[in-house]
Amino acid sequence: MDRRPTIADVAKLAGVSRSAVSFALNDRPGLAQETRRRILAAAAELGWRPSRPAQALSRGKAGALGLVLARETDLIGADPFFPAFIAGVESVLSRRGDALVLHVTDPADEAATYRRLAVDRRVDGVLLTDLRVDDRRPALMAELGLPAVVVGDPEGAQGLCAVSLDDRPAFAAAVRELAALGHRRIAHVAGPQEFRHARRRREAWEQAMRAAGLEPGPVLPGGFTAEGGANATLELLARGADRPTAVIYANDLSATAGLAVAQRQGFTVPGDLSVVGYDDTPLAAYTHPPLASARADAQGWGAAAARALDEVITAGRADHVELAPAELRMRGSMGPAPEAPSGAASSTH
Amino acid sequence: MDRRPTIADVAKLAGVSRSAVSFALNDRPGLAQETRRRILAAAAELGWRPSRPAQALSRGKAGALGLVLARETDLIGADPFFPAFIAGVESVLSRRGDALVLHVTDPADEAATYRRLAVDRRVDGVLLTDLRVDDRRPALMAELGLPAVVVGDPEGAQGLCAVSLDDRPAFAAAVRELAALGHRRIAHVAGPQEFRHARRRREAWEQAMRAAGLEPGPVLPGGFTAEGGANATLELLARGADRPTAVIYANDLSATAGLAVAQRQGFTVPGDLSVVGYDDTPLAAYTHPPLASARADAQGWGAAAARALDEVITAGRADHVELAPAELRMRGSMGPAPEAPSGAASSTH
DNA sequence: CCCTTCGCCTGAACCGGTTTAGTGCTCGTC
DNA sequence: GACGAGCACTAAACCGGTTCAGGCGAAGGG
Repeated sequence: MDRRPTIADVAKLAGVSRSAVSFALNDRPGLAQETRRRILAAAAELGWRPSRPAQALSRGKAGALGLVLARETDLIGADPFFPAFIAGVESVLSRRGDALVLHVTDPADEAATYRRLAVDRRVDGVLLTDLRVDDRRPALMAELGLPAVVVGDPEGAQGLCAVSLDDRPAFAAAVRELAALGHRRIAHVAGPQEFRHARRRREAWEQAMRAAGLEPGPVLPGGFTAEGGANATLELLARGADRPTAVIYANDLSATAGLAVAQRQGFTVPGDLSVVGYDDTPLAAYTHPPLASARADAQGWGAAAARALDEVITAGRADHVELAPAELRMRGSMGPAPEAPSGAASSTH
Repeated sequence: MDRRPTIADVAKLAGVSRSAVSFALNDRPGLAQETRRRILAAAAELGWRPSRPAQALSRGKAGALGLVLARETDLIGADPFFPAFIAGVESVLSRRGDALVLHVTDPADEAATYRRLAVDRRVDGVLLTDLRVDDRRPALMAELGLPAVVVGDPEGAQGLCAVSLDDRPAFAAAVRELAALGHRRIAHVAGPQEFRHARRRREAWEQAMRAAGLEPGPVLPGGFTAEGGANATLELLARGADRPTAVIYANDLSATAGLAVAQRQGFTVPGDLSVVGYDDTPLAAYTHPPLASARADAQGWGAAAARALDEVITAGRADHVELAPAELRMRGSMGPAPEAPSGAASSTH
């Protein structure tokens, strides 16, 4: 036999009907123990496993989840979140033999990609990440009748199930700690404000500043990129006596770049400037000085999102899930505020 | 009609048989222009697109490619290669409406994952990345009859089609440039030597050293990780007068960590030590000093790999593809060799 | 002893496409 | 005006599973 074995081959070998094989496979009642054993033995002997396309067709379920990444390639590449998140999703799916269908698209083609995913029936549901302010995807999912789960805070979920992980406590803690270290001018280099998480981080910083009795200092866009972080930092440091003594960045990529550019300008970290990031990339503990950052359990997030989406698919709905918040990791890039802000640092270089 | 439209609905609306619709969809000859137009109009009106599971079943093709990542989560997360590579794969697949099925697994489950992918008929072929020395996957693919393409050099491909991008010229160039800058002791912090690409990079460094008339200096394992890079660097710097004046790292992650730890030890870069990485991560241009590195077109690599795999699937075989080699980007972390190697640097800190 | 009940299994329809054999029609040709 | 060719299209089988309505025989009840 050169072709792959089918359910008919197994049935013939076990001396039963195709339906019996199907029953045994999906362990449904109505088969004698002995028969069931014989069928499974026959299946094992032939190395047979059901064809997923055939199963998908007859069950009306694709047995796959979809994930669409609509970021710029460079942004994804530098973000440790997705690989870990995907690994978490996988850990849940692979147990059931389901699969993850990944699409990387230009932001402009995002809606079309979701549409196709739905119309093609290639996936049973999708995970929505990087939710934007006024994101059209929840409405699109409703229109398409495509089960979906929002990976992020429930506020933007528009009725969809949300699986969230609060990043605000980490930002609040960073502000608190910096304030305790004597910092009064703590700037924020924010992510693109069209993203809800970027905006939420900015708000967390702002609230924590007020709570600490401080005037929220300057906010500059960092775009989640190295270039953005560097440029924002340059601008902040050029403010002379008014310059901040600490900067909280929206992510590690911009923070690391900011750290480097500050040093290039002759400032010491944390002597002249304290720096805090977010993501706790593998590199964070190994920069010079080590970068304070916040760690979120991306893998657990992925697993929880997959489970929630599964429930939405089978049960039609699921409750919001709130995971343990991100935790600040204090490292060498945070230090006491300088006594009196030295103007522009002497150009040691 | 609440259920999704099927080919039968389109046929009825257009007043033709289901086969006619199929013919029109796959634009095959044997339909009058007018009929074809009417059918396509009906399909558009109903918003119908063929169900991929049904197509997969009847065509005997899944319409999807598989990619298995068997790295440690942390390693993947820090590597800018995969997101870009995947984006490239996608750019080819999405044109045809095909999909990418991604599996992230523990290295221990790797073989089982490929087996399942093949037996489940969920994909038509797979991309093999991170080839190891004596990798069993090419043999496994042959056993499973699963079309595959090796993303890497042809030597380890064992008869499979290989799509490769030479990283050696970049390493050779780095050695040449450093030698021209007066460096004589150029160390290498290598990736895990079970990986063919890591080994190839080490060999490229070694050959270039000999070609430059230099004795290949010490090689230390860096594991492609930040921690490994930092540890290796510490060890190299502890060698007193014998310490290297330049280090070429197998990737940017270990290089960046090495750069940081050298500075923490009081060495200046590139004054006391020149540093070169590989990958040209988004951060490389924004470290302090900017990290010399090599850029490979990961996206183009993904696209080429996808095309090659496609050819293997349809034609049974494909020729090796050789892409433009990686290019060294010289940056501030490379500088002239120190006059006389200063012993241990004064601990400036 | 006959009739239900129940446990175990089968046959056939079905999922939504593709594909092949074949039908009916027109046209050109000798 | 019969015949073969060619065009436009259809009917039905097929892909490989799942599912549901029975069928059959043995056990249990009256």
